[in-house]
Amino acid sequence: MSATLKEIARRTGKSITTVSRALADYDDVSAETKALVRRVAEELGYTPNLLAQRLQKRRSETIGLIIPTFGPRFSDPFFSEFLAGVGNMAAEHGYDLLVSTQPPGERELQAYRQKVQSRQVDGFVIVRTRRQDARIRYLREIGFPFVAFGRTEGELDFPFVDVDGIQGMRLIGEHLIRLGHRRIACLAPPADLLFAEHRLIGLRQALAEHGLELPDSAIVLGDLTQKSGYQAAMRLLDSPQPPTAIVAFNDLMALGAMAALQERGLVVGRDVAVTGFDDIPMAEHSHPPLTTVHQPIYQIGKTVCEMLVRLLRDQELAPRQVILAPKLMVRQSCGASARGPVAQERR
Amino acid sequence: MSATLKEIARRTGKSITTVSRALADYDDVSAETKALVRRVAEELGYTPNLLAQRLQKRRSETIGLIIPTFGPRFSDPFFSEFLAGVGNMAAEHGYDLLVSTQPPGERELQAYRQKVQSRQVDGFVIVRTRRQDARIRYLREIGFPFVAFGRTEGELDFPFVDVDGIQGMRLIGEHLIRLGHRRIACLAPPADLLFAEHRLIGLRQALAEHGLELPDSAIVLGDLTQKSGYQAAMRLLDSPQPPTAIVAFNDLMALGAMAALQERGLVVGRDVAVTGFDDIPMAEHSHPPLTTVHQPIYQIGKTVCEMLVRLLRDQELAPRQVILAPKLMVRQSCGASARGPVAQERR
DNA sequence: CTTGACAGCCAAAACGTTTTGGTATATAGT
DNA sequence: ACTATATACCAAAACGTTTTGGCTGTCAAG
Repeated sequence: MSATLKEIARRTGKSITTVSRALADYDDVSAETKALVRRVAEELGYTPNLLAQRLQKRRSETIGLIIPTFGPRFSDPFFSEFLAGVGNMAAEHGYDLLVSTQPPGERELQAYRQKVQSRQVDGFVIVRTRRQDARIRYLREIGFPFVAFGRTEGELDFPFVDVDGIQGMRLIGEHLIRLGHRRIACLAPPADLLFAEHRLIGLRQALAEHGLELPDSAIVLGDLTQKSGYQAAMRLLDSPQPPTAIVAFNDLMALGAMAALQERGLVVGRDVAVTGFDDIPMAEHSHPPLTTVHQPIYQIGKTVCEMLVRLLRDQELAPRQVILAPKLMVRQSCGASARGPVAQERR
Repeated sequence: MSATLKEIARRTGKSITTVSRALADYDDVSAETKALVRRVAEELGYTPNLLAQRLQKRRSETIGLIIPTFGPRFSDPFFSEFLAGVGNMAAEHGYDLLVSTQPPGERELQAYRQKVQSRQVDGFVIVRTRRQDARIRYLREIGFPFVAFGRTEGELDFPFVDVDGIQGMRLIGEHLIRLGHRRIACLAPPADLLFAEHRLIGLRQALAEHGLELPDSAIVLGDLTQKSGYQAAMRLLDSPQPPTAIVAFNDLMALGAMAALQERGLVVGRDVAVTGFDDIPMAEHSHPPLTTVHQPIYQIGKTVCEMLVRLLRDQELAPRQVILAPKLMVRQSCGASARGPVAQERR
């Protein structure tokens, strides 16, 4: 199909070596030869065969991203935004992005192993870290490059970017307490996700500082989907003493919870406060707009990818670990509208 | 790092050829040799170097997917689900999925060209087709394999999967008319997306059959995001004769429109009906639940990918073109609740 | 015996690059 | 006139596979 170095060599009467070096702008090739080679390459529409190039360089110039999905019907605006960040930055540096999906488990780890051993990727971006993270343990063990979005328990000597979930949840907790809430419940994902743990700690801290507790009955499990938020909120409403505030650990569940409340004829923000976490674009345009904690997901994707690229290029990586300060986005779902500067908030 | 054929050859005392053929189960290798080779390969943890394999086979075993994004902050549950479908099916057949993002335009086409010429991918999945689609024109011209989700104007001789948007919108239109609506407005994306055109035609047909029209003033442009749905709905509400029904061309805009209505103190379904298109998971758990047209996005992703794999393997592709019948999902946002069997619908 | 078929093996070429370690010629320095 | 240096070029090896087109030895058939 497309031209090769050999063909250009034939047409210019030079050797393959010279052609290769001319195109790579080595300075042991004369200016005229370079010009000639480039012209012919241009004419033939030459593009290097990446497979050959990569084989020779023993680098795949590819970054791997294996998205941990739960069900098959996987739909999370969080990921598409993160993916865009990673993808754009990868492209900017000439890296490919190899994406696949696998639910957490043994097969997931197999997928990592397979990609490592077949030299399909040069490094990984790890997302949604778990407390005990087999992926990270494996990659660390064999010394394979990766950058994580999130932390794990234990040795934290690997490069990562994370948002301070403890602090983020403290902001939420304090805000709700200041608004007068005392019966606060939360919608949390399974505790093997470390961010869930952090957010729970943050919420507990905020409550404790005001002499409040979070009983087990006020923690309802969900799987981060809107649907599970909906169902969990329903269960909360059916309890003997329903909460006055529902703290969801992500926006999707918060949106589901709001729908549940509204279906019961309750007014979100007035009857029950609801908060989220992530600040997906939808949060701003829900009804009522969702009070949440902002995570710059697109930016995080870019940063994680950039760090990985530096790692792959043996460049200095400073800082190796980034913890971003969260930002509270007060909107109406928490009821601040009743007394706060709502008009401005809403823009 | 990991073992090569050469190393196995050295250890078994066989030639590289024999080792290669033993592992590939050729029948000009004796059973004992095969066993020996396999044992040693196992011991060394041999995994073929995919780059070398692909170079030799002149196939990348990789499927390309370039997602057309508008803004940088790209967040669409539609795509994450589609992606999961394509990705899972690709993995099942041993193909890699190479993902990148590019806003429509010249650079986007460059990206396609680059991936074709550098032999980075064997075929493409094209998504969100446009009326005049430069991507499709290019790939067809050079005879490069691809399967599209969606159609284009003109020659329809390429393989695709699509949902019948005309029919889908007719269902919506008829449903609304049956509910008594006469002043119907719609929220449409720019008309260069062919599906927008189809849906518009469908809506017009439904209206025309009841002697109604869709004046230009009743068509408001959006960019498929929740935000633009919100803004467009606001504009509609400010018009002299606001519509009684808003037909959004996708769910995200519909959700934005609902938020706008609610912010104005209107009750969705009672004061104004709202409908969407896509049936993303969120549609079922919004408040009120969104009446929309179901597209089996995950399944479509799988199908498109499977068709492409068959194409790449020179297998029979029947049918080459799939048009799926849409399914109306009646929920409450259209106001059916006021008179319909709502309790069952909601499960 | 020869011939032919067959089983089992392998050297070498190929895929398209980059890199290594040269050589040949011209120019400058002494 | 001889060395040293710079300039311009290139053959061959290498990356790790697969495939092609053999070769050798054994055994059965003629």
